[in-house]
Amino acid sequence: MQQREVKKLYYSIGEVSSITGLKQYVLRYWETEFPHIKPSKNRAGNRVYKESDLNSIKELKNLLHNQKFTIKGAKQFLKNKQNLETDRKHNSDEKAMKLIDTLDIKTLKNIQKSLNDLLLILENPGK
Amino acid sequence: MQQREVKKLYYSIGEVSSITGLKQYVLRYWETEFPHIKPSKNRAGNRVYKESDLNSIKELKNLLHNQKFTIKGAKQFLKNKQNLETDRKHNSDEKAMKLIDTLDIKTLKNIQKSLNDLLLILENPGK
DNA sequence: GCCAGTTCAAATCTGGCCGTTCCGACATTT
DNA sequence: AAATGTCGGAACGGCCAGATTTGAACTGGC
Repeated sequence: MQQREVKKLYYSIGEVSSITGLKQYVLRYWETEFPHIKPSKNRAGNRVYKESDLNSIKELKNLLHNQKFTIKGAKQFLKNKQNLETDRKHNSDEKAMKLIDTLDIKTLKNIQKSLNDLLLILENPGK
Repeated sequence: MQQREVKKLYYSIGEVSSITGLKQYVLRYWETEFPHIKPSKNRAGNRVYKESDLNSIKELKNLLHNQKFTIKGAKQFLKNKQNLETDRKHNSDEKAMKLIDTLDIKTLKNIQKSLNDLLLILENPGK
């Protein structure tokens, strides 16, 4: 029964819209603001979203609608996140590596957890 | 020479304004949005800011102008921060204590450091 | 190969956030 | 009494982040 749900490989903008609850024009608008969200297009020019696109969109929705960053704030946040990731790949200084490893794996997990806790609270206002 | 600078005990709104670079009307406006910023008033009704008020304002300025939260986002963030702090005071579960201690001391220091690094970059665009 | 539904790009419109200005009044300092 | 700093409240404004509109092109099921 669970297995009947097959992970789709590709989604149309309408599907992404109903999955995420975001209007189609919002998806198109975010695309103009966040270059990293670039679904490919089929022959007809229609957007074709991969799973990874979907995840980027969900992350962005969280930043903008739950965390309530401005669009600029979300851009900063994502850029910083990306810097941390590429730093971790390329930085050969051991001490820094250790620090950033701590930050990335343990710290980010903790942050994520506490944010998720917060979101649970926020999403159930009357509880 | 350093010692000539005496930490003041109280500040007027004009002093807070020139220290923080925020206009007086912004300080008054934030006061209406963030109930935790409540300077006391002297007999004339003028605002009297303590060091702690100043720090709250600086933190808020960072959230709104550097991190680029919306005002709602900053409210959430501060509420969550406060919850974590009161949780830490009252929660007797050791495991949770340990987790939150890690989060608070080490993690927050790391976050703070990485944010400060980011701010340095952001505040020196051409470098 | 028809047609109802979906999607497209681009232009225009709108609501609300976040200040910003304006105002007359009062206190304190010179 | 003139100058400076502050007060609160209301009105104003720019801009951001969607939201709507338009008209054409395309799709997928029958």
